[in-house]
Parts: sequence; structure tokens; C-alpha cells
Amino acid sequence: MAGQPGRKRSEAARDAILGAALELLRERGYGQVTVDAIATRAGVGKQTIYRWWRTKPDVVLEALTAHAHRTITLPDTGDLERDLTVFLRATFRTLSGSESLAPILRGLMAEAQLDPEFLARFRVFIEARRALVRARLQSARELALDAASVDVAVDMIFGAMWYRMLLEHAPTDAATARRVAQLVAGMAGGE
Amino acid sequence: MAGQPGRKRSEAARDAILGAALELLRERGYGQVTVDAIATRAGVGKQTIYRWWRTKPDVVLEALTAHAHRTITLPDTGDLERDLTVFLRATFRTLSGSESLAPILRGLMAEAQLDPEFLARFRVFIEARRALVRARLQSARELALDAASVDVAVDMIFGAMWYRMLLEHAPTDAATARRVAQLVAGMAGGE
DNA sequence: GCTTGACGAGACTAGTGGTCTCGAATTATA
DNA sequence: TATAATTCGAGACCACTAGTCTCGTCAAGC
Repeated sequence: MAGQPGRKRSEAARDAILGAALELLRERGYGQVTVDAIATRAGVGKQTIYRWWRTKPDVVLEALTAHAHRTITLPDTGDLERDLTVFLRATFRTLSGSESLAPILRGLMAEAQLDPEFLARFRVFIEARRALVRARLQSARELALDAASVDVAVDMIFGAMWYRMLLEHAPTDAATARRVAQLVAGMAGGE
Repeated sequence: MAGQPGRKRSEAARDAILGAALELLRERGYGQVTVDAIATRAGVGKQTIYRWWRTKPDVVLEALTAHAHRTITLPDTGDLERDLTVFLRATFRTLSGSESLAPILRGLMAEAQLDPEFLARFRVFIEARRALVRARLQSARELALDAASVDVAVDMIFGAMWYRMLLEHAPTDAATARRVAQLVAGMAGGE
């Protein structure tokens, strides 16, 4: 593998871009952040952004994942309701307060609706979270569901979260986390 | 109430605008529909659109509600699972096929994320559907849930629908409708 | 017939995502 | 040391579109 000639990619520029994006996202909210502003704040040419990312939401998605890299874990103590409560509380916590990721996630979901190609990439991000919960529901002795029903249950869990996040008609707080876990654990019999 | 002087609002123009919007929405999808195109197709000046609607998504929202004005009903036979299945099947049916409303709903949800003022108006549309299901869950003898848990259950139902609609990772078909109804009916005991 | 306000048409503004170009800086290879 | 490849920051530039403004015309009440 012969080394390529030419200047190498600047890691400093990459970090500056992702950092500036995150800062601006927090300061102004997704809709008010422009690529020009990111470039200026990062002290970078706009072309440097478009050389490494296809579109604006792709930059934001990477800024998000680079920041929230520590994955939230889903414990398996054998008590589904408890495990789910822990997981959902931790997840919902990232959606509130001044460090909330909700505005970013909402912006990305909006872009995914307007750009089918980005949706495919965004789905990869989403899928990781779904797989985590799906595995826990499949192994739950409390539930006796076929694979398709497990999938539906997973979507009811994340669906409720997204639905509340997108419409902002009700909170995604600790109490909600407990109730979702309770209702899921109660599904298909048992109490 | 003295009649106002001046030319009256043209109902023909209103209908032409909403009709053209719906046509274009079907033909091109939300993201590809411009206000100019709606005006041209409707044979109307752009100002006539902006005189009666604040923004593009407001036009689309009214085109949607004017078209899907017949509300889907939620029966109450005493059998929650059955009633929910009926309701969800009917609802999901509007989201598939060539007449699918999904692209329109997705576009509006995207706009709602980028424009907080429109979100408030969009939420009114959403709220009507939530209220229908909430009432049915509250009256369900199969369930014994406090008000907050009912709200969560409602959001799990519609959340699953929206989540699948927005991410397109799984269908919203009759089988899904049945499974959602099954899982909800199973919540908090019972089988 | 006069005033008011809506009408179709279209010019216009403002903002933004994304592309293109340029001279300078880096890096591998010869 | 030279050369070719490739990145960098900077900024001009293009394309598109939501929304505003203007204008001459048309309809309705007084």
C-alpha cells in the first residue's frame, strides 16, 4: 500500500468543523444553522466541509455521533420493566436540559423527510438503538412474542419517544420512562 | 353586521389552489412542490395564495384536511382489541397505495420541526386523532390505567405509526394494525 | 359611479445549499 | 531538489424558492 502523495486531511479542521457545528446547533437550533456559519466559526473554507461531507445534515449527524459516542446500555437483570426503565430514563435524560439533543435529532428527522438519500444514512443511526431494545425484548421471559410483534413493540417504545419529541405535546421525562416500561412489561399478559 | 365592500373571496380560486396542491403533492412529493407551481397549476396569482394562507405548509395542511375530511371513527363494541384493530386498519389504509397520505404527512411533520409556529397549528390536526384514541382507552374496561399512562399508551400507538412512516424501515399494514391492537389490549394484564 | 378589496400576473428581495476557482501549503516520489 | 498530487482557506458564484410588492383589472356595497 503505497502512501498517496498530496497534503493529508487536516484533523484539526475536522474537529473544528464538528465542534463549531455543535456550538451553533446549541446556540441557534438546527433550522438557524447555516453551512456558511459553520465554516466561518470553524475558520475553514466551505469547500473543506463539502469535500468530506455530502450535505449539511451529514455534518450534523457526525457532530452528534462524535459527541454522543458513549452508547447508552440496556442492562439485562431478568426484570424487563426495571431494565427498560433504566434505559429509557438514561435515554430521555439526553433529551432535556440545556444540553438536550432533541433539537438536533428533530432537525435531522426533518431533513430525512425531505431528502430520501439522507434518510437511508439516518436510519443506520436509528437502527443501532432499535437493535438494542429488540434484543432485550426477545430475551424477555415476561413476553412471549413472535419476531414481528417484538418489532412492533420496539417501534411503540421509540415511537412514543419520537412522537413526543417531535410534537412537544407531552414531556419525555423520568415518569414517562417508567410508564412506558410498565406498559411494555404488561404487554401480552403478566402484571 | 354590515356587508363589507369590495370584491369577495373567490371560492373557485380557493378550490383550485387546494386541488392543485393535492395534485402536485401526489405527482412530485412534498419536497418538490413549490408555491409557484401551485399558483401556476391553479391559474392563480401567488399573492392570492399568500393572502389566505401564511406559509406553504399551511396550504398543504388545509389541502390535506379538506380532502380527508371524513374522520375515521373508532367504534366502541366493548372489545378494545377489536375496536383498535378496526381503527388502525382504516388509518393505515390511508397511508398506503397510490393515494397514500404518508408523503404529505411526512412533509408537514418536517416543516413543523423547522417552524415552531407551524408546529402549533399542526398539533391541532394531530390532537384530534389523539383525543379519539384517548377516549376509547379511558373507557376500556380491559385497561385500568391512570390518565398519564393512558396518554403514554396513546403516544405509543400513534408513535409507532409515525415512527414507521417517517423512517420507512417497516410497513404500516393490516398485520401491524392487528399487532399494535393486540399489544395495547394486553397492556397491564389480560390476554 | 365611487370606494374598497380581491383578482391574475409577474418583477423583485432575501436567504441558503452547494459548486467552482484560485493561490498557498503539504506530502510522497523521483 | 524538483514534481505531481491533493488539501487548505477564502470567496465568488449559481440555482432555487419562500415570501413581498406593485400594477392594472374586476366585482361588490353604498
